Amino acid sequence: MIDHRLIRENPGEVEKQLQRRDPGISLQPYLELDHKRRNILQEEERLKQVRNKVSQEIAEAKRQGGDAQEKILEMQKIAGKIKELEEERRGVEKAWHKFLTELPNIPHEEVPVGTTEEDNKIISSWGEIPEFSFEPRPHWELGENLDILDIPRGGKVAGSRFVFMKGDGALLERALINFFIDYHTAHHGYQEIFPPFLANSDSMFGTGQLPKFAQDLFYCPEEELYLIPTAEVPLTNIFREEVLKNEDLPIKVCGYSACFRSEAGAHGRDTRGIIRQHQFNKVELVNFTSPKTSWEQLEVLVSEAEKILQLLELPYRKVGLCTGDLGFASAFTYDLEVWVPSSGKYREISSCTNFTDFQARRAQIRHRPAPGEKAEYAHTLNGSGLAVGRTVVAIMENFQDQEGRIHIPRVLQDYMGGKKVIGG
RNA sequence: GGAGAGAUACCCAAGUUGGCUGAAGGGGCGGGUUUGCUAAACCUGUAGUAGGGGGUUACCCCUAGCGAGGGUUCGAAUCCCUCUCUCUCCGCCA
Repeated sequence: MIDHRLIRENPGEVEKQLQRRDPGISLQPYLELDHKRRNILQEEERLKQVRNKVSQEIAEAKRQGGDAQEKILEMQKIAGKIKELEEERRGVEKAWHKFLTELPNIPHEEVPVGTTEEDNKIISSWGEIPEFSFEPRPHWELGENLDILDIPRGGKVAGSRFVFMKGDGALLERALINFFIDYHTAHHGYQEIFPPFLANSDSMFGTGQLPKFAQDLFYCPEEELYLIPTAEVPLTNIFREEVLKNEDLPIKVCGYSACFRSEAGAHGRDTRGIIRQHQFNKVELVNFTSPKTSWEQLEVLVSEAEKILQLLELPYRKVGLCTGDLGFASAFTYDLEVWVPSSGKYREISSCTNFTDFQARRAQIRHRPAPGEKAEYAHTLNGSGLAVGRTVVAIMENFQDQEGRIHIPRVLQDYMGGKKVIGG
């Protein structure tokens, strides 16, 4: 959420920045609502001041055994007027708040203007794209032949975009989760968290999924709980409505979760294989920093995710998202894209974002810069470290051999009971 | 799921015949006095916040706020309704 005072003081500049995302954004309706809201508020508060004063006078008169009937009658009128103003203000405020909560974050000045992923800026590449001396197979074929992926039965039991992983496939999935968490806790200073996989609407609002993106979430109406689309939601909301101790910053937490996404609007995209599922596994990294250090911390964060890809020996590239591809809450996002032979291109496997104070303001996550000073909003960042299902895809396809076997990266072999090859 | 108890400031905790209580009293923390230092004693300060207005940008004023949201009333921590959470007992259960 953008600071509403920033908008009031600098509407032209804020609008200009937001129009880099979408030229159609106009703050005019918002400014009108804000103006209206303040007018009503001022009159309402003036009347409340009168009410408070006269109520005291009534109390005093009664205490002395006097009659206050006249004043009470007068106050009945004032009370009615206050009620009317309150009602009117509530209506205006609702629209005002809705507008404010549906405005995206202001993109960082270095985010390139663009409309699609074609406009993203390629920053660096790592590793060699594999040259196969044979016709490489897509992961769904490899998985079926090796009996480690069962997509048809996923469809039977749950529906399309669900999968069973079997045998060494299931083991690989589990090995990756353990490797990711072990590495981030041992080498990058993260505290491991195992979060709830369902979250309430306050939490979903805090990280920015609600109110605007409800259609992307799975929801349990009876309990009023949402299935989390990423561990970012519970991990960030750990400190919702709290003031963090400055000496504890940066706070770095990482956690595994299953992620649930309805993929509304993705019909027909990535229908083969397991690139795009309703349920997938991910290890998420979340940082809480002071506003002064969040941009340095983003560089650290993305390097932590890159390190995992390097250890797995997977070829990838780092891109800076353009304004059109930038998430709603993001001020700046690096995507890490891994080479996927069956797609013939790099595919997103990690997204590392600085949300500045956008989520912190929604979730009321603050820190006190120094003792006695006013608490201010912290900055939140997160990054995938990494998406597990897509890592499985990348390993299967990049490390396949002519016989359709999968060679396990060295760092994972201990996690696979010493296994070096699947299908060997 | 059934029955009961509770939620007041950083913590503990009074306050429910509605009205100088925006909140007694402790503890903690900040400042001070006595003191060679520490301890102790004594004095003193201590809502944070959100919203709005003013401003000489030092600050000042107002409104809200006693778990949350509604309601009754001239006036609500106090009365009524709904919800959330915590604790105890029973039931069920990985």
